[in-house]
Amino acid sequence: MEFTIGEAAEKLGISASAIRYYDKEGLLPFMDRSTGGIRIFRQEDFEWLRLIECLKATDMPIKDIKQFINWFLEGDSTLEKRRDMFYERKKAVESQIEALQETLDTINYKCWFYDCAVKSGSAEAVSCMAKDEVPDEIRKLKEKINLYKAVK
Amino acid sequence: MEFTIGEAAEKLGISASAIRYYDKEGLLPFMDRSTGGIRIFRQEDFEWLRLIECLKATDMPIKDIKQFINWFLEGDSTLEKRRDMFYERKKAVESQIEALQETLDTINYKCWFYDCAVKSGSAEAVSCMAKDEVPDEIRKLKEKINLYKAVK
DNA sequence: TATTGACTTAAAGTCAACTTTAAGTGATAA
DNA sequence: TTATCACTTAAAGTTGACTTTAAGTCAATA
Repeated sequence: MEFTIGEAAEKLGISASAIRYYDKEGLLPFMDRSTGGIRIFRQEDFEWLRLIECLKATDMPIKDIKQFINWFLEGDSTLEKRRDMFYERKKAVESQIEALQETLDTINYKCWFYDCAVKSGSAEAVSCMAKDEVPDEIRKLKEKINLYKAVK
Repeated sequence: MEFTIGEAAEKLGISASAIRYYDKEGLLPFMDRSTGGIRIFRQEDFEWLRLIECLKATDMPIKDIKQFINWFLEGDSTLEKRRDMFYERKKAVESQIEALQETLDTINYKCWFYDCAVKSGSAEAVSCMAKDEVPDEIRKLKEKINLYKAVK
């Protein structure tokens, strides 16, 4: 099956102009064109675009993705570089997930706080709440947050 | 304890210019100043900055954080708005974590792929690998990836 | 054959979140 | 007292990743 840029964009949920931008930046050196100069998208192109989206999701800048494409074009002599790159990406994503989980601790505490505040109609009342009124779960969360973010 | 902007910046791992920018954008309406006009950072200011960093980590733009600050300044009449905001942030962070976990599936597949490729000295060899040579774990990962990202 | 609609390009514009610069102030150490 | 240093401001500059615009091409339909 062959697709135009508009169809490819819709299928992938990317804008056509973004795909053109990736192409311009050298991220799609495989793109075929029709005799009229129109880009033709085949299964393999979708795979490349999905990989680009994946690398972007790891917070990788376009120029680093291009570096990876260049290594690919160089062939098997760059296999180790590409392997190392993916292991680095793995570590990066794992860090991002960890950071988000810590963020979630703070957000969860705030959800509890505002639940209480809405119930009592006052934020002050929650701030002044007696310790034994705070559920264990929330007390732990609060300690955890302070551990993460203690100002030394 | 009182701190200058430089000390606060160092403690929080933010740049002083970033803190000044937040202040300019109205994110720090509580800041005290010395008679000479120098910002004085106390424990409470650190808490606010940490909350700003937390909200930024959820991908919240500065102008939305300012909206939250404005609600805070309005007092208890906005408790529900603030509660709803934190529940939205919770959902947002949970989505981000989910997306990163899917990203990690692709990255993990690629790590396996390049491990094999480096071992055999050829990417082609891995692409052409017989199905029964691919570990179950990796086969599942591959299916999962295709499920997530199927091009309809 | 003429119109329509999606494609093409190069170049300029946009956006958020800072960062940098330039010019100046205030407190402390030599 | 003079130099140094960290602070202050407003305003301009930077960055990355697009998006928009303007001018044009191509293929299919009326």
